Amino acid sequence: MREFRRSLPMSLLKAREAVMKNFIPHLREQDLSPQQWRVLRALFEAVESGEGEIEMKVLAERCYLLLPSLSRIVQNLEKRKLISRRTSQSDQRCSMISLTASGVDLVNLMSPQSEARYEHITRVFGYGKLELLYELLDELTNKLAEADQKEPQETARIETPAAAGNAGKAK
Amino acid sequence: MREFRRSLPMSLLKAREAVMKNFIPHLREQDLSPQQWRVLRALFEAVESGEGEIEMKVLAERCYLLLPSLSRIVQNLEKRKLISRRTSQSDQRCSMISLTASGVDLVNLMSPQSEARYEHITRVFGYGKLELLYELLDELTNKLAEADQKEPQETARIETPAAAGNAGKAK
DNA sequence: CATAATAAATTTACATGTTAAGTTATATTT
DNA sequence: AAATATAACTTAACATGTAAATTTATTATG
Repeated sequence: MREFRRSLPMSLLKAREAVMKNFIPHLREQDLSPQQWRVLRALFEAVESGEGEIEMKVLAERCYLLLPSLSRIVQNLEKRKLISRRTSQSDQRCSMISLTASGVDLVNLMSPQSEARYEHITRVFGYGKLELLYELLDELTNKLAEADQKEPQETARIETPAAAGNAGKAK
Repeated sequence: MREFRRSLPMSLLKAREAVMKNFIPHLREQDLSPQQWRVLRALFEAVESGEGEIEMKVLAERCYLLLPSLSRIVQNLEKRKLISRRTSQSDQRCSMISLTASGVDLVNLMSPQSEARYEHITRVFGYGKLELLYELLDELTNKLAEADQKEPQETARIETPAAAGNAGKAK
């Protein structure tokens, strides 16, 4: 079997943690989790672009969070007056979320450190490599999404009788 | 500010989920979480190498899990008789963990699908790119670990009084 | 040897990840 | 229009991530 160290999910996880490691303490000083920060940043962009309010479903997509997680996060941030919500008039199922003035201030307070972290990473790793890494990650994500959509049972199908051949290992 | 989409942690997270997506259902069929699977695989390698037992701390490092998480996972897997533990004689603080026969059987049952998933990824993404990605991830992780060790306050240092500015809010 | 400092795990408390089930509102179908 | 199916969330239940506090055992110090 392939070596345990050669685990792509683990390599991605380690890289991710290395990247976030020295920024997280700054978030904690403001009692923010990385996920809460993602929500605030997404809402901040909505302010800047003039979009203003965002519904839960869209916010979840932009922050790459599942709705149940976002639901709890929004409740928490609303209690802290960092965001506000109202029910959409056109569709009363929808909550429209937006950043409060306090929320805007907090994002503005944290942004310099966020940018500094990126500058640090760019300096240490190299601009070209960072761009290359982004490209590879996007391509991997997109190609797998495509392939898994076409062949959702890919890994299972290989073990199927019809696929025969079977690399002589399964049995 | 940098665009929200250009978030390295989110790109890494998306890639990771894309990679694991079609393997997780196979794990769920056996009531295994990805983390439980990591633990079983690490213990399986210990069986194969003749190492046999592993203490919690080492197991945590190899699985890239924190001890509190591992502690709960081990309790769960022990109840299911997939692993066993005993107290080390040389140091009674240490638990020595090992895979049971059932555990070995389960790893052998799941391994073909795990391998198939890797073959799929290699086919879809390309062998060369996959190797390149591994290299970049390792280099990023290592360089950041080095740099953060030398300059643990890097991102903060920039906002230090000496650096003035301070956005006038901290106090 | 007694005490203090460490080390290995566990426990606690709270936030998040994740699937399934439940609510309420809108859209479809008959 | 009434019944049914969807859609947008929310809640529930359980596993994990994480920092801080605890427990128990070993090591270092006085």
